[in-house]
Amino acid sequence: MTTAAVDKRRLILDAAVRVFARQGFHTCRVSDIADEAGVAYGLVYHYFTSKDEILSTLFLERWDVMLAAIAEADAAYGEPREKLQAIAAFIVDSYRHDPNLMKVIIVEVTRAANTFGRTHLAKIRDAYAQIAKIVARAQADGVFRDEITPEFAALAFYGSIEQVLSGWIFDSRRVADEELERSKSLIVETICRGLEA
Amino acid sequence: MTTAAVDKRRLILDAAVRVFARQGFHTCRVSDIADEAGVAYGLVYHYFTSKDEILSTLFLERWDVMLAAIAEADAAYGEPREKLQAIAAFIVDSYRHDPNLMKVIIVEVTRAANTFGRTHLAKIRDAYAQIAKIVARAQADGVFRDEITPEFAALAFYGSIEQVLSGWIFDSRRVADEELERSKSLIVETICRGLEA
Amino acid sequence: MTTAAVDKRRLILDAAVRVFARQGFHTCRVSDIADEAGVAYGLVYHYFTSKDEILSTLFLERWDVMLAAIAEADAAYGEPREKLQAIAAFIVDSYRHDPNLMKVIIVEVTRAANTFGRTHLAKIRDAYAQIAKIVARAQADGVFRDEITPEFAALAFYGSIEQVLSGWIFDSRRVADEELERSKSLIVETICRGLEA
Amino acid sequence: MTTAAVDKRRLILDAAVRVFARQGFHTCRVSDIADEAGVAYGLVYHYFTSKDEILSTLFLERWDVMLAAIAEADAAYGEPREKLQAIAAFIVDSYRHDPNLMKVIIVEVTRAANTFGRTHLAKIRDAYAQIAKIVARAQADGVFRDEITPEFAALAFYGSIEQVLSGWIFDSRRVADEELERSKSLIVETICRGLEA
DNA sequence: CATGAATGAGACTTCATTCAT
DNA sequence: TATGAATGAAGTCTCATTCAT
Repeated sequence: MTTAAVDKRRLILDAAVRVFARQGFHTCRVSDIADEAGVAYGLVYHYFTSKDEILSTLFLERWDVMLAAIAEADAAYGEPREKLQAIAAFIVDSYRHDPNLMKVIIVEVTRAANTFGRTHLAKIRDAYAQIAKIVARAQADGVFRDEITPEFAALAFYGSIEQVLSGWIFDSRRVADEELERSKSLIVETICRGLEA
Repeated sequence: MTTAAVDKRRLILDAAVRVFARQGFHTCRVSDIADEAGVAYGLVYHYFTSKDEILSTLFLERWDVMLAAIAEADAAYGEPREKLQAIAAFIVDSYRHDPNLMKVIIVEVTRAANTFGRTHLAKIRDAYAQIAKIVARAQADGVFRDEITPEFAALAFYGSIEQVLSGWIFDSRRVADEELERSKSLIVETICRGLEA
Repeated sequence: MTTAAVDKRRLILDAAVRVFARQGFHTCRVSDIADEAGVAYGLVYHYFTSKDEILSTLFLERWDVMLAAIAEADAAYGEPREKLQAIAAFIVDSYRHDPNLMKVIIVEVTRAANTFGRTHLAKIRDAYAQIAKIVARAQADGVFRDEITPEFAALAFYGSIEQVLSGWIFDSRRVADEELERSKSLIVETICRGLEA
Repeated sequence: MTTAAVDKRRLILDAAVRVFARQGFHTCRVSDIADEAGVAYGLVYHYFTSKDEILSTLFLERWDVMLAAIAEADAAYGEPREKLQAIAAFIVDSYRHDPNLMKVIIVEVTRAANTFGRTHLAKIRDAYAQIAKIVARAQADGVFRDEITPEFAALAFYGSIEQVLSGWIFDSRRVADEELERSKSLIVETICRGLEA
């Protein structure tokens, strides 16, 4: 496969993001994805074994990037607040860069979590665990107070961000860049202050 | 219809909660609900016009209770922190009382609000708006600081709770009562402290 | 059953005529008939064993009146043209009196003729046979010419009338009384003249 | 698609004619059509959007041929009687060629035009109108007498033919070719003579 | 790789009919 | 008689998936 040639597989995945975001995973047909990608119906099945696998691939691709971003944030900064700030920024930027993809991840993957294999749930927990580890270390260093368990803090932190994103996702109006930018610090302002000793 | 007589409509609704929670809305069949309720297939359609309407009814029933609880929490307490504490307690108790129902509402409705009618989105926003109003008043009273917008605070607050619930929902183990109880204050501890002046 | 009491059976039959005419036999529900009659759902099944039986009853009732009318026309008049004129007049008057009923008989019974028992087909043929007999006698008397078989003449005669009625039935506008009246003689004018020696 | 390849769409259409004729439109199932055609169930929906559309297609296909035949009859002959003779011949030959198709058109569409879309009614009226125009011209030329309106004559003419066909359709015995042949002139004999000056 | 016709299981929904009251 | 809740068979239509080309 040359780089010059259009990567049909990528084409299909990107189309799927738009279609899933627009119509929802269960409501769309495989043919909708093929149409959106401008490829033949059957080609989807050349690259993916099922409709589920497309959503799964999308999630796995993105979540791995996310895990890496969390790890990097942890490594790159010294202060817990900076680490969390970097994570929040990464998620908000992810939304800015591809709102559809984030919508699919938040809306469709959660719903599918029941049906999907345990792999996805484990991946998701990985992220929480990494964040919890950051909190735990901050507590050990005396920067964060002990009352709140790290696991709980991680959920609260991630939940706040996701809900703010959900607000944007279900908002009909386009969210201004400044609002996105401001949100990064607001989240950390709210949560970290609550966590700090 | 006497109260002694079995309310089949209620029977179906309750069965639907269990089935939706177990299999997911899209993955279950109407016949699964009928079987779970122990009634004939057609009876489901005697009481509801569609599978969608069942989910819709479930959500509306519960969300109205929630809106009332928020209003009551606002009225019953003076301190913002107490108000929010009461709201968090109500949501956690809702989960304790009927985890399946909360799972359905969170997984199938709240996060999938786009697929549903505009009515539901509006109802959901109502809740956020009420919480935001509590925050706004607290800010006006100088109890909460101004940096964080009330709307943002509401999303963060509700998001934290929902995520914690999601954690329990997707956890295979049964969550201990003490953990549920402790969570009520942890949420408020985390968020309110972040909000307080 | 006193005469003062409302005859529910009749109520249902009359309602069925309106409903069949409006929605079609296959498209309407038994409950539509009950609603139109203002009686309970189950009562329909107290008086009739099935939806089919209602249509069947309607047809049989009406067709017996028709057969009697043909017989009477045959007996009452001497000239073949007068006999046929009387028959045409009866059918047109039937339409004038209850267009819905005629619509049901023409539209729905024909369609159902396949499924319905042979009884109905036989009844219908009875009418043709009676008309054919009138023609045959006219031919024997030298009033009508022999080239056209009586059976054929009967079909052509009845077919003309039915088609004219169909024209009215599918016409959105209400047909004026004069047009109905004039048609009686036009039919006979057209057909009898073609038959006369 | 080469002509050598089997046209599945045609296969389905032809099977539908047989099934509709045998069981009636409302009484048959789509699976009956698929079975009769020897294709998979879903293929029916690959080519048609609904069961209705199949009947609709059948009617439209055939009725357009009919309209063309009427136009051609009008153009090809000079005498009104010849024109009408040609039309009657065409319809009778249509029956001879495919009795099932004519049965479907007469029983399921022509007499049930109200259930169908306005398109069909308009098409049907087109035919009547064309015949009426032939009559009108004959009247203007003094060949037909004025007493009978052209519209009425058209209905009577077409109705006679249709009823004769109906007679064959609901006759269990196979109609002999000579009878079909003889009918062509009998119809015209009967109707035209009634119309002629 | 690419196409899209072909397959068929399975879903939702309808509604005639029954039955307990 | 009268009611309408309850039953469940059956139908239409959808659509993920396969496969021949």
